[in-house]
Amino acid sequence: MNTIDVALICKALGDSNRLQIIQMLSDGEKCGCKLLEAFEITQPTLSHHMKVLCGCGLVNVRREGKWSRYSLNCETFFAFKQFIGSLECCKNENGGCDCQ
Amino acid sequence: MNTIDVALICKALGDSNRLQIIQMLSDGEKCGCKLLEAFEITQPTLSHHMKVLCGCGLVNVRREGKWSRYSLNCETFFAFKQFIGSLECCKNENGGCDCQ
DNA sequence: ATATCACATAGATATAAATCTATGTGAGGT
DNA sequence: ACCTCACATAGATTTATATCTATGTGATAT
Repeated sequence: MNTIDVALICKALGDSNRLQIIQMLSDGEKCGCKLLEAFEITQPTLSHHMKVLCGCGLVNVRREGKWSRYSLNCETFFAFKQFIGSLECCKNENGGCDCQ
Repeated sequence: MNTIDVALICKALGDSNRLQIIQMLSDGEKCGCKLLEAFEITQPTLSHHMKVLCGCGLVNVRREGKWSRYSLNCETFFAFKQFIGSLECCKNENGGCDCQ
């Protein structure tokens, strides 16, 4: 997973509605109508958000009859968590900057 | 750290320039001029990005003479990693969705 | 004091994003 | 056949974002 992919995922998660959707999907697969109940948005708006979440690879859809069943894409999600987790902090006080 | 805070951080990381900046700061404190060298953007644009990164609490500034020394805010960064890391996947097959 | 360097701010612009209403589609039920 | 439900798509609108040029500010060096 490269920087562009991660930025795309972060952009997708940079909307609190979508972040909440991810939290809900973290609990297990959900259909669109169930997700919709949790928000104060219209159905087309939810549809748009799901498209964004699927577009960055974070969410899978499984069509079943009338319903769209959404779930986290474990592979992408794990790779994303790995990337974020690998970023370190507090390496050293003046590390890397040699100006002045 | 609540959902709004995390969404704000994700939005900040949702730009590949800013994500790269975070990667560079992960290596240690850097001044603005050093960061600028690494990108094909103008100085005011970098200044804008740094403002966004500081605004969400992910980056600290330390003014020293002419220079602005930027570094990761370890506390915020750690809390963010915790939040992302705590999101689970693959909980169960049909967990939580009871429609049909 | 003047020039230069590092950076911020102001203002403009073009692009992207979030949201809505209206409408289309396809599956199930009556 | 017809209606309803779950969802997608189209198009419009408003707001936000990324970027630039121009200019201001404050520190340091000459």
